[in-house]
Amino acid sequence: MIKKKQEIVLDSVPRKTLAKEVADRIIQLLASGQLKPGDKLYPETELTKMLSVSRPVLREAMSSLESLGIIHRKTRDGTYFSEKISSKPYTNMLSLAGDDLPSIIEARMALELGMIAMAAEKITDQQLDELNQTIKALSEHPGDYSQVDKEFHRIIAFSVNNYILEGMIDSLLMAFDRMSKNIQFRERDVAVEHHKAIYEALKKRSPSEAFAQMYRHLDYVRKKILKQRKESKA
Amino acid sequence: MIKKKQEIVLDSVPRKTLAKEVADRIIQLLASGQLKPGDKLYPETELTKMLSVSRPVLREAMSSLESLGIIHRKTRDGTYFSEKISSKPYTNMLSLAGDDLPSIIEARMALELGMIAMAAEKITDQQLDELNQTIKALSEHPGDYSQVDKEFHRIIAFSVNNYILEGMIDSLLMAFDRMSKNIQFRERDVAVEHHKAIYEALKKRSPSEAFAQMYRHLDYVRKKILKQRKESKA
DNA sequence: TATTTTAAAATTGTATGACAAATAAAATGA
DNA sequence: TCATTTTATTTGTCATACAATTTTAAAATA
Repeated sequence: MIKKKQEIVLDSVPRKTLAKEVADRIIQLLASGQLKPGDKLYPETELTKMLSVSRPVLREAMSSLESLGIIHRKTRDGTYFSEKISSKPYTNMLSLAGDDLPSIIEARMALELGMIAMAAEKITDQQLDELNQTIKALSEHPGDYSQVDKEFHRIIAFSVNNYILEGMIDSLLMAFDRMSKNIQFRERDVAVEHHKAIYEALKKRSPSEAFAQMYRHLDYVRKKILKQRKESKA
Repeated sequence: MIKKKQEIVLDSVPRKTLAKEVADRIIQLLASGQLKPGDKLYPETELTKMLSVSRPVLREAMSSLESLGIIHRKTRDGTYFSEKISSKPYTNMLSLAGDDLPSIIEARMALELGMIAMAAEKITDQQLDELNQTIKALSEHPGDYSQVDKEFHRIIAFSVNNYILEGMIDSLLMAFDRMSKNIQFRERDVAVEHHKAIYEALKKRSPSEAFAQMYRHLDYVRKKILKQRKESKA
């Protein structure tokens, strides 16, 4: 653990490029409250004067901040601070994970398991209704039900109403979709039963029970996918 | 939910700057396996020729990738792909959260609750020993025990051995430390008891029990912090 | 030949200047 | 006053140059 911290320090101390410095300053504008989310920044030419740096350096910093989702730039209009944390950086990072499906499944599972505990505390009656509707749609609609399935999980995730977690789960669900879209699910009855049990636990507002039911569900899904993947590889 | 997807599409489609395009290409080098983590990239002058872009544009892309932790640059040496996903981008993103301690606590709680379920499946005997040592240290050492407490949580988090989750929890724990360092904990006995219960559940390799014990612990911590914060604000 | 010294090349970091394109604002003409 | 034209603004992009330092190559010397 301590080593890990050292690594970070040793990596960040010697590298104090101007661009990095500028990025920090601009973040400071936000952190110090001088500018607020959604505000328009000063144009590049002014910022270069204010910070005494060249425009390429400033633009390197801006580019970094944009890739982190902290700002977004509109051509021939200006630069704005983002309203909320986006899932963009997480998505970019996950591209590094490449085809590591097991790690993505595990991360998704962990995140959903934690979030459902929070959801059990906070979910609204209306969101419970929406959940119930997806279950009905799941049992009644014919053909591919993957969209309805995703909706179920998204409703739960967003019922937590935490933008930090939203950014994390959003990127993971997208990566999961992308990588598992060719995997077939054909056990509608199992899915319906699992979703119903999760729904009932949420209705009771019981974190532990909701966790248990979600664990049962995701553990089942996980094993199924990894098994199918193994078979298709062999 | 559907709206959310629209937003992302509408935001990313019109903006296809060269720098962004270049960044994607370089990520592709990694994703396609042409280059591996730790490999040295081609020098900037060569990349500009290969991609037919100017150096400032290339450097904007590089700057983005570096802030995402995908590459790191060494002055007068070269640019290298990172060995592993770092928590850097998450940390920068959390600066947007500002002083929103409740959201950070909630996110940390969710993540730890999910991760301990995974930890119960995967933790090694040696890591269990390490956990036990922190409990001993916690009960015996005098004075401030916050460092030992953090170590306990970190061992569990890293026992999951999932680099995606590591990046997420690392940034959250750092943000949490930063914001709660002036909050005093003075209930050592409670902490020891909670940690022991968590340890025992992990030893049994029981995800549900580990979850339950961690929930009890973090729920206690959360309420305590938020209460203290409320009082100090009043 | 071996060693030391010197020079050259390589590489990232930074600055300057310029132009394109499109929108918004200002000026001009009827 | 209204419509048209011009100008200014602002991001996106390119080309070039120089600084600083490390590595490499060459050359000179013992």
